[in-house]
Amino acid sequence: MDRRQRKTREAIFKAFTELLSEKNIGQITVGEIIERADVGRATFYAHFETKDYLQKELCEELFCHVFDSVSDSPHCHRHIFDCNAPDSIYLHLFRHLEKNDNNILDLLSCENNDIFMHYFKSGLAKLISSQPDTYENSGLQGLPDDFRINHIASTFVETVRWWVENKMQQLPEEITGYFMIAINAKGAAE
Amino acid sequence: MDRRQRKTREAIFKAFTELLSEKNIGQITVGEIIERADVGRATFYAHFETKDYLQKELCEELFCHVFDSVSDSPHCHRHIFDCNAPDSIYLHLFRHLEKNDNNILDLLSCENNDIFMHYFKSGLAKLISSQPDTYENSGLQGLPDDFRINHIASTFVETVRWWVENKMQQLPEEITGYFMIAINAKGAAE
DNA sequence: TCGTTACAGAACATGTTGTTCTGTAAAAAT
DNA sequence: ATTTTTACAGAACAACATGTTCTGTAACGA
Repeated sequence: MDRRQRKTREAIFKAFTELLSEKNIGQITVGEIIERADVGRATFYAHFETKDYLQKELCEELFCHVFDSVSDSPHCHRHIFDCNAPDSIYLHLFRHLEKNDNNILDLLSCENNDIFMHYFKSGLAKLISSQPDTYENSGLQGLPDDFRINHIASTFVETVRWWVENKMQQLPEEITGYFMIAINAKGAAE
Repeated sequence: MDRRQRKTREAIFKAFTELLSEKNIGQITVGEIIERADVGRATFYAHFETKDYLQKELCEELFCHVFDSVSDSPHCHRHIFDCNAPDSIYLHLFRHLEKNDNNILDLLSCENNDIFMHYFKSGLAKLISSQPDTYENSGLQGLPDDFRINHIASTFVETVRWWVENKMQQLPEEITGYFMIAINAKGAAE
């Protein structure tokens, strides 16, 4: 990819991310984005069809990176509900978030973060459902599979939201513990 | 309140609700609303400062009604986790939703329903936290109170979302059962 | 060096927002 | 029954946002 293209693209992403941490997405105008990115108007539209597509591509870039880093790790084959494993994928994800890789927290903590949470959640759901042995050890028998996957993903997202809103005062290990109790993972609470 | 005012207000609410069930809120313009409500432009702005305020007032009108109907019922003093009580407040809520009171489902099932879900969730959280004996019987010991309340409210909202997306094929009793298992209510799964 | 590509900047048509006017009819007060 | 008040429709309006189209320029790749 052309260096000029790359720089423009990154400048737009950066400006957009900054603005997102400051205000609601509906209040952000293309004019503001290009002003902060120091980019021409026509240039913006050469890269992104609309503001929504910009957001979409930003989400994909961000979350794909996070989830790939989990899937590619060797421990992804461990038992998903083994909360005692120090490298469970959930702990891994919480640690990623704590380090604020890619400034992802700026997006999740801003007021209008629902769409980002949606992307986060659907990526999570895919990850969870691809995991073997996902169900047996949870205390969630009797629920339809998709209900259970949705519930686990939602609970993770809500846990992240709570964590971020409370200024992340818990360690990744602690918050993983909360999550495990919430989804009623066997061996989590006793 | 003046009859004219009431009629105008209701016409706007109705038009807005219809449009919300058809498209994303960001794509709905004031022009469309007043056209469908058959109301003058200045009249709209005499009633609602902006589109966001319209949405806010719609939410309050809708959810306050639902939650009030729960709080005012005599069974609201029963034990919240007694899932054997056929009139648990959760079952009561699911039944309300099934009847589609106030066309609330049109809002919860449309694509951009996040803000409505937010209102729904915060109303729920208030209801849950006002409930005595909310915690003792759940399998969620070891969690901070606000985490637990948030988790229960989120799980309810996500259960509703799942139910609606799956065309509400389950009976209110069944979906209440799912919810009780998900929040690990004692006596729900065994 | 030369053709290609990405860019800035401006100008533009289009559509949306929120305000302000005029005249009219319904409601409330006398 | 009358006056006064209030809510309304309709139109016109300025301010702003969107997305497109032009020109000229500089960076890139062959």
